[in-house]
Amino acid sequence: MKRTTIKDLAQYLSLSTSTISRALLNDKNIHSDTKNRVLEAAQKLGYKPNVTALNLKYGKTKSIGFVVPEMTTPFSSKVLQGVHNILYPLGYKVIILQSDEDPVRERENLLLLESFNVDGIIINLCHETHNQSIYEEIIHRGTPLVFFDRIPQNTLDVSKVLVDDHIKASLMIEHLISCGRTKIVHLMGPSTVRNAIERAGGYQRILTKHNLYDSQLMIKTNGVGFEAGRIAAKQLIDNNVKFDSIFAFTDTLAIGAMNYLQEQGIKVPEEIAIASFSGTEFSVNVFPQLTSVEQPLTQMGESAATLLIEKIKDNTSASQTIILDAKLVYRASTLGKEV
Amino acid sequence: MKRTTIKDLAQYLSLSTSTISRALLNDKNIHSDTKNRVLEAAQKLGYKPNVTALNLKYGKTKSIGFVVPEMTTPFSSKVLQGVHNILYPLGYKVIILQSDEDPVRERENLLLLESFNVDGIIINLCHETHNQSIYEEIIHRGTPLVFFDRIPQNTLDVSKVLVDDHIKASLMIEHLISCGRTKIVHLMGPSTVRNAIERAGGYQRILTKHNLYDSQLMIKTNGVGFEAGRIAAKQLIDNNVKFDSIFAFTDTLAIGAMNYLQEQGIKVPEEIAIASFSGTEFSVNVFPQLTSVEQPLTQMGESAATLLIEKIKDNTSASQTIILDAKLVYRASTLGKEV
DNA sequence: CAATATATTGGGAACGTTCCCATAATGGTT
DNA sequence: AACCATTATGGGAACGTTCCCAATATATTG
Repeated sequence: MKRTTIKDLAQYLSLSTSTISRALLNDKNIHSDTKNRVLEAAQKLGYKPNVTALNLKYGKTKSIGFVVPEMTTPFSSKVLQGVHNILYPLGYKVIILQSDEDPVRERENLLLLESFNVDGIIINLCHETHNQSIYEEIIHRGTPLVFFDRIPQNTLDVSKVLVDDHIKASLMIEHLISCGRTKIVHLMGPSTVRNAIERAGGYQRILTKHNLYDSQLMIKTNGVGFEAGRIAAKQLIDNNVKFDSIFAFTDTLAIGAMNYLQEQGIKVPEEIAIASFSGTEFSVNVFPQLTSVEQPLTQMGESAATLLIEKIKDNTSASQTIILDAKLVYRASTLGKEV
Repeated sequence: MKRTTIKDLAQYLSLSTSTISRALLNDKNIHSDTKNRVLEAAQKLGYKPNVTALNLKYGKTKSIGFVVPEMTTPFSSKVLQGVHNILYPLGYKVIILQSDEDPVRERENLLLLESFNVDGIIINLCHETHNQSIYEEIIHRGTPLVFFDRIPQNTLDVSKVLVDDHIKASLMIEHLISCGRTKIVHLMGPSTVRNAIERAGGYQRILTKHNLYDSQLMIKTNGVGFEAGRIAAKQLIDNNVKFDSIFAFTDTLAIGAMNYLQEQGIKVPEEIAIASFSGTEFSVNVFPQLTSVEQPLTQMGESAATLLIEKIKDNTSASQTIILDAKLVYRASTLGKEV
């Protein structure tokens, strides 16, 4: 049961550990016969290097943390996929922690990762300002931090990857207007994160431009999941608010609202059109399919991982911001049957 | 930037590393004054134990692997939540790998985890027989393996946690029949996994009992995701098969099929009733809400983690099988509006 | 043939910790 | 006063590697 070590090989072959090490590392200062003998014995005894020992030696853990508000919708999963694409080939382990949209848990998660000695952290924050000081401390203590999607205030010098929320939200509102909608509700994301503000800003700007803005239609939801969308829709109906379309911060919000409306016998999109930000397979796996801003989530993860690797290699390297392009895709939830 | 070590503390306080270690570990053989001085200095210099060194010392990595067919639906996420609940408080890290329903990738993932030196592995397999020999090898080399949901053949002596698939599938078919359905389609899971066989067995048994079984209605899908469900539904329609209800292996299959049917203008449940296995929030976040076998997924993760910890503590401990109870919940997709 | 270059190997420190063993100092007992 | 038990501390090996620095053996050069 005990693992074979270099020492075992050394004893088995009557060689020193140095020589074994050289053979295994393809060092040039070794006789090819010896090398072959060693490799053969390693094979035979099932030698596998002890990564823990190497980690100690090199002062790295070859692991990184991935902190997200939630892991139960495909959003984070798709980003994670991208992170894996980059990091697994490099031998990194990824440790995932969920904050449940709670800054206190986020803080605990970060500290836990620090205690795990991770080489770096990729994070989608859940509250822009609350943990600002922790981010700074962690970076100061030497663990690089890379943000994606929801990014912190500009005062923090970190690498980050995001999409142009303001523009894409604006374009989506233009689309709804071009579909003849005039009473557009916005189910807003948490006002403590920057891209919620950005998207709401785009919404407000375009509606104001068209002289259609009505502050009553800007809804602060209580979360970003299905349930929050459902509740928001219910309140709109219960309060007898007149509206003909919804633009939601996330696909989950949109779907929650859409399901509630349909349960009330309201036709989508005939009576209410629905659009949102997405990038997950949710947008095409609901009825009707959802018009959405398709964010390149996997690519987002790949970019974040690449930026993190740069920082891990050289902690003093300049921070970068990558802005990815997102595509608007028009589907049945705004266009109706003709699609 | 360099981390404070015990040696630094020793030098700072003119004490030996042994004494520092004792102070930090609350050893009884130490003067309380000394202990306080050490703790104070540790605080001041920001000492944090180096887990890598400890791992090397104790021959453990305090990390476990979590291998699942996919991570983009909430199924695995919910199980993972349970795993986290048990393992994080114990200081374990969880490393997640996705097999994409591909036994070859599953194999690679397992070997990768072994090279990471994980203390144990929790796995939901994607092909019952293909990797059998690898499971055996890994266990033989000393890494405990715990299975959940999809479990391997009985010849393998491992701990596992599952639900009673046959019974619950049977009950669900009884429900559909009691709703007046007689032409019940089964969207079957991959025939290479045992619980797909079990659920199909329950389906077949009850229908045969009621003299309603029609082999034409047993559909082998090409996967378990939304898309596979959609394709299966399309084929049924295209082939002009007559049916009045669907019982699906997973909620994703059911939802994919349901969406396609609705896009074709078919009413659910009036024309086609739909039911499936679930346990995720999908069942209540679609329109109409889905009648389903609600598997206790978080609990499944907790049980699997608990079993794994037992094996990690004592690799010779007896393997256990935990069968969890799943509840049938009847919703609009079979009952209709009256709910 | 001596001198030097080259090839191959071994010894042992280092990474940060724990823990066994020795040592020193103190206090109490006869 | 001599002894032993107790308390507090230090020294150093060990976990599995790598890699620097010898040490040896062989080959090459003038």
